[in-house]
Amino acid sequence: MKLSQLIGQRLKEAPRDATTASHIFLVRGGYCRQVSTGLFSILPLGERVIRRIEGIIREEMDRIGGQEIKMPVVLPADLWAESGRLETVGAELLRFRDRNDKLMLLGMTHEEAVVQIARTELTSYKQLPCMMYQIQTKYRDEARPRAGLIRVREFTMKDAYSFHTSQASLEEHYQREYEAYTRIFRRLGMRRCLAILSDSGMIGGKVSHEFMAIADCGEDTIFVSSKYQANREVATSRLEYVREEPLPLEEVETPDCRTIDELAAFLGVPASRTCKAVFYKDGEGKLVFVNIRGDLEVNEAKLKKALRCPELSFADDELIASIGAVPGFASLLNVDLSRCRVVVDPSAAESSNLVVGANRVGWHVRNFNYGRDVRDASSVLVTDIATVREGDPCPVTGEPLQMLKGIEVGNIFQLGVKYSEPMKCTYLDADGKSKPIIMGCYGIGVGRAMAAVVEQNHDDYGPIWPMSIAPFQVHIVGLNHNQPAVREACAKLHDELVAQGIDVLYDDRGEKAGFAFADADLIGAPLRVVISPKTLAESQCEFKRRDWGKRSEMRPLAGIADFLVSSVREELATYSGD
RNA sequence: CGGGGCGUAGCGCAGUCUGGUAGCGCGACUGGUUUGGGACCAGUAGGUCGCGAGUUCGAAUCUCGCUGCCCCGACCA
Repeated sequence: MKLSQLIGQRLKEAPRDATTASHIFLVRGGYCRQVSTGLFSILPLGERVIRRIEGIIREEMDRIGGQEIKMPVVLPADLWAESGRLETVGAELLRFRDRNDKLMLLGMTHEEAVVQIARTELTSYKQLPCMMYQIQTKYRDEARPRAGLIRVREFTMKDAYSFHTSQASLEEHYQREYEAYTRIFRRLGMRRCLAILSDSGMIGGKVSHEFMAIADCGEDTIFVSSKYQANREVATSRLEYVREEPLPLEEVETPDCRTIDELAAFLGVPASRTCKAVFYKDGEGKLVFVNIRGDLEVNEAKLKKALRCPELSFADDELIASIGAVPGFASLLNVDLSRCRVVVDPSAAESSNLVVGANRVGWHVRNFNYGRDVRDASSVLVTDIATVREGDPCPVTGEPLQMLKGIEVGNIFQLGVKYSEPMKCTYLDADGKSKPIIMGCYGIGVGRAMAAVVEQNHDDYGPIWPMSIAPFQVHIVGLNHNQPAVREACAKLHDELVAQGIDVLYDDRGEKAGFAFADADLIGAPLRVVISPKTLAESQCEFKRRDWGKRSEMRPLAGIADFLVSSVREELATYSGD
């Protein structure tokens, strides 16, 4: 490919709106262009990378027995009504009507569609287990797309679905997917990609893992130690609670102490010796009274899960007062617990002699002990709803947890019968009985993976592509390209490499060195060769790797093609699936 | 959906407060001089100033409405 013919200009300046490295470089390098909020066109350079990524994904999916299919992007709404998701999924699902006024939608994931295939094609236990996958466009009407290709509304996704006769079979396949994903992200050149425990959210199911590419611009917060990694939504820690002999309750006047900080400062005790009361309103408008140790924060994802309540909002003062609690001075003492849902974090339930509110303006109470002081504990749910903090002890090893940011590039779920049961996706078992198929599902965001690779592999000048997914493997720059000797040497090298199956980009424009090099950096091919009258005078060329920075070395022109071919092949081999 | 910011040439911006002929840099095109980390000279093309009303002799600039885009939050497979 000649650079003079490549569609997609390099830009000297970053787009005003770009804030992350992948967004800046993918736009500046001419990989993609924004069309509208969360909608991008992919230009030839970007498409080359994406095809390579898809190729690796295909290899790994095929290797674990996947069969590639293609389902429609546009789906009839009544199919989604069968699973119940037509109602439960909100505005993220784009709905519209066709010419016959039939309600349609743009697929954001394809469990329903694949179940429709499965229930007609998979009828016997003899056909199971099996797995099918597709690499296809998804549309999600995101509330807030951001960071270039990291979060978009329309994107390419690999989604795979497996079908089983037993939980054991599902778990066995799940493990194979897990291993395939680990191979895929390694082969894509991700430096650090962790599989972490996650909340299964909208898709449903019990066990799920997210694959997180570690990057500062990541939207997810995760906690890791040597033997533990979890999303903040589900992460736990092994905090120490102060346990001592319960002392008698003692009212203490605390004027103007409405926050934990004010209270702790006024009484001269650490925030960890206080208890915080937080009030929410659940989906039915009922008050939710949460107690947690004063120095900790409520994790709303955990709370929603504990209450099995997808919608929580902060309660207003009137609702709080309705049980006899006083905002700013609230506690479990002297309130009507029968009229609200109560959740107590173990940090509050198991600590001794905490300072709590007196439910009386300007007063608190010392020496609260949950086990002793809450008489009607039957309606109280004691469960972990605390947000883990960096440095908190790991629940497995006890060492301090490290906090990292991650980009979710893939996820895997054990669905069970969440879809097959309501959609009547059954098979005939050996015993002649009809049973629901047990399912798993497995996704990878292709464009997001490309962006994540750039986040992890770039310098100040542009992407540093791993050989496995580079848009071009070798970049030839001809300086003083108007001189026939340079032109001929470049063309000869280009042709030799192409004949050997190497992807070569040939900068034939005759631009000045600085200009050509800046473009080469933005394109990011792993290997670069510069040929100029100077190097030709000594029968040499300049060779450099993209990850060498400014360093380069001179090499004899004779044999450079063989050297490049073997370099490319050796490096590709390190990204092989074996 | 809440808070903030921005829409002027392909890209990045000034001009708006204080109304008076549409500007700069980069990029593109032509010619010439150059050629190892984003060269130089001369010339050329390119803009309904986001859209619509209003005020005014006159609106990129003032007023009202709409709309698009970005950031933070909510939400999120």
